[in-house]
Amino acid sequence: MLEKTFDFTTREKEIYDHWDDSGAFKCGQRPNADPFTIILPPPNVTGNLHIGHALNHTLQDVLIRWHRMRGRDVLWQPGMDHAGIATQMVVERQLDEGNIRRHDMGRQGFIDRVWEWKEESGGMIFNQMRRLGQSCDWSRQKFTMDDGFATAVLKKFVDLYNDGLIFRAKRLVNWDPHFCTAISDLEVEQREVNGNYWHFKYPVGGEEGRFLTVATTRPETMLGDVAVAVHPDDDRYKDLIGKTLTLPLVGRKMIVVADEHADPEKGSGAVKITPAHDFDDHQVGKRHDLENINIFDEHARLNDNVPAKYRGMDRFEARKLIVADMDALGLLDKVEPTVHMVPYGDRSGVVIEPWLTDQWYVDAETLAKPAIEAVEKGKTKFVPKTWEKTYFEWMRNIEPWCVSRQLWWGHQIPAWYGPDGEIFVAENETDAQKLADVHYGEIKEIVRDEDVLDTWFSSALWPNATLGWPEKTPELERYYKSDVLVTGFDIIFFWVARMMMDGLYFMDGEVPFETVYVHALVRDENGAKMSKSKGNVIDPLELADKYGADALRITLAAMEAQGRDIKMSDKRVEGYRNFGTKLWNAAKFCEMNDCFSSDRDFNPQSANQTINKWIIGEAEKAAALVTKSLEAFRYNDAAAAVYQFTWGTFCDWYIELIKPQFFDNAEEAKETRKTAAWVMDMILKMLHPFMPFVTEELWQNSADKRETDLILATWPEYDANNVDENAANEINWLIQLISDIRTARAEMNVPAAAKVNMLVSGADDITKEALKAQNDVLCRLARLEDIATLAGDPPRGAISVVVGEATYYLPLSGVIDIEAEKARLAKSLEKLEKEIASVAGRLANENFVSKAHPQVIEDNKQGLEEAKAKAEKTKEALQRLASMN
RNA sequence: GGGCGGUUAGCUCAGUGGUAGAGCACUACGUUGACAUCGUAGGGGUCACUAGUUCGAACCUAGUACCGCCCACCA
Repeated sequence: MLEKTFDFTTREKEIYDHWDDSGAFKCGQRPNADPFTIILPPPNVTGNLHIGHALNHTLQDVLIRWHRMRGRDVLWQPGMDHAGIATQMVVERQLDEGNIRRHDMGRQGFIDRVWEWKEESGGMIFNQMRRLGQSCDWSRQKFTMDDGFATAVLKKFVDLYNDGLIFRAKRLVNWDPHFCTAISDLEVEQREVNGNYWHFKYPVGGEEGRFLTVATTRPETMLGDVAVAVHPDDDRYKDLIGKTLTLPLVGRKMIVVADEHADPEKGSGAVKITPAHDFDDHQVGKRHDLENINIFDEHARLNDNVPAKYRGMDRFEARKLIVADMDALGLLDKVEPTVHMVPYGDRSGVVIEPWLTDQWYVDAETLAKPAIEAVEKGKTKFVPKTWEKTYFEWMRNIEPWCVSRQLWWGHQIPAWYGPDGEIFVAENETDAQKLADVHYGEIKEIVRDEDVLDTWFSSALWPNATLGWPEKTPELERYYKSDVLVTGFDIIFFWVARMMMDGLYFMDGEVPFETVYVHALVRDENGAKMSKSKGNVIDPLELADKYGADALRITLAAMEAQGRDIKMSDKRVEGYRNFGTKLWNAAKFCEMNDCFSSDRDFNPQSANQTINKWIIGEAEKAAALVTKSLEAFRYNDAAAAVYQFTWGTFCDWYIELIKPQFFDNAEEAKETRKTAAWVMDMILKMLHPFMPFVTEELWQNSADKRETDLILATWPEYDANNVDENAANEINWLIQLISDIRTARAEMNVPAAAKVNMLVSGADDITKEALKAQNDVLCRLARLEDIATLAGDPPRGAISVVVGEATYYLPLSGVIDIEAEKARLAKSLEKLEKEIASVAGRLANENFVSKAHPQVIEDNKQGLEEAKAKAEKTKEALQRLASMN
């Protein structure tokens, strides 16, 4: 016996464990089947499941479960990312609490500590994923710091280096003074900030009292100024070009250079040049062979290259002091408030400093070329397609990628330096030493680069390294490339683009995935981005606790329409929880009426009754729609199709229509029991990818024995032989008639409990047959006492309903309000006449008739005829009422 | 500055050329032996605006307004 409701709190876990124990998630069990692969975007080892994960994972699991049921050899490859900065941050914070400093532990000690942390607290997210029913192949779980991964990363670095695609260079980088590491362009976040233009006056050499005014948003960088640039065509300053200026506070002599970088329209038209601390100025400096004067240390405090007074100061403290000092000298022309963009580190949240350092770079431009071409040629497709533009835009303007990080947690760069700084890159120290020996002709000590690689350098290998690359494993052979990558747009650049580059470079030009499905971002119910600081974070696990994982899953899928963000709210989940309850109750109905023990080998084509033929056909159509929608990644359509069929068709109509058979325990109920059981199975199957738990539970409980669990059951592929259009026509007519009678009754305030007689007039033979066949259900659902053919005039005080060619009279024992009935019919007539006028007008339009699709014209003609007939009948009914006065 | 997306019922959103839809909310009524986490019925929309293309436009084109996101080295 099914309980009153599904006890998801205890059953979800049991069902999940059952699947897991049975090995249902494991790949490789169908060696003759086509593989279907999805690689899970590896969550950070520090990660906790947020609603974005819940969406991302659910969309993948829907595809995975669906293809598993379609018979594919499914691999959903899970794993975690070591997340360099994020993880180092977490562990350092823990150490802080114990008053331990990272540097006191030493590098190896710290790394050991991180591994310890990983073993204890890492990967909590996987347990959370299990709770939501995600069916990854956990036996193949990977980590980007695994030994195998390390091998892959080393090979990648060495190969790219040897091919000239990785190089070391001294350049301006985005320096994070909090973490004391370089970061890539992508990790810099431009924020709008209220600031000032400080206008400084620089004295012109040899011309007492003459000044050149420059404006800056960063006064502290003036200590590193080496020049002022003016536009070569700017008449105001032409005579100053080549002249000398004195840098106040420092006393350095600087020159005025002509450079098109200076915009005459902006500020004073003269711009100070700080080549060591500004990306633009650096270019200007290169053009004019200017000195780079670095004024900051790694914490962005002023260093010894500035006057003693400022040394050791924080950059923002120095800013205040410098402004004050300039003001005191009378060299502060004015201060002008402005709003401008300031670069911040996305992890640290501190202002990024352009800083001149030696770093490792990947020649992304070269790697991007084939990756662009692959998408242009359609070898990889983005869905929705519009994201291809975003991808192209970035890839075509890509800059060298800084991949070295001054951190401890990560893959250490496999580069060694000789005593003179000569670089030796190899997969291990022995090989590097050999290179050095050859180079020097004698044995000299080499020292390994201290830095580690950007986390994305390794995660870019996720599609192939998880399968064993660079080894030529059978898994790599079988499951690479993957079929679909499901991801949010926020990591197209970070991750998708880089996997494309690596796949094409290292996998013989084979793309890592055929399709990239880019899904929505989940926002709160007001459309705001969720963040911890705003406190508007919706916890998916809380929702799962409250409404069940199934409800959360189908909500997310149903809200995933292409091309828009999702605004999440409890209300939506509640609605789908109700849907689960509805399904449960439908199953209970089946159980109570002995459908559960029915013959499961039922052949739907053996059904004789119209009602059964109809529901079988409708189930086929629904399944076809789900399949079609999923093939197009239209999750919302797929969820809506199964929801609508289950609730709106099966529950609202079919169950109601078959009740009389069951209650009378008629002979025909035998077939109907089998049909109901068959349709329930269809529902469970097509709903399973969305609501795996409750469907599996019902699957197990709705038959004496099942050959397989639902998770491995066969997906219903469309079978046209199961669709009977005649049956559909008859039941559609029946539904129309019942609905119209109900509406008329409600509008005429006929008490719901009142059973009335019905007299039929003008019915053709087909309708007469149908009326006879559907007599019982019609009476039941429309609350009719008896149905008879009208002989003679309709009785006084009857409501009339027109459906098709026939008119149906409901005589009420003299209590109807004739005026109200007249008004009701008049309203209906008015609507019909409006429609007739519109359609007739269209058909009278020569252009329409000559240019529209024949099918459209045919539909219009038919619609017109039907409307006319119905209007005629309605008019008759009205006249009859009028004559009664 | 460049690019992308949005504007449809009170709310959240589907709907990409053929008579405007769903869920929630709202109103009325609840007869029924799966279900009140429910049933039946109902009200509610110049599809942001303007101009085009078309026999026909929520949908295609151009523009306008407002909102959001991404990218960008401008002092």
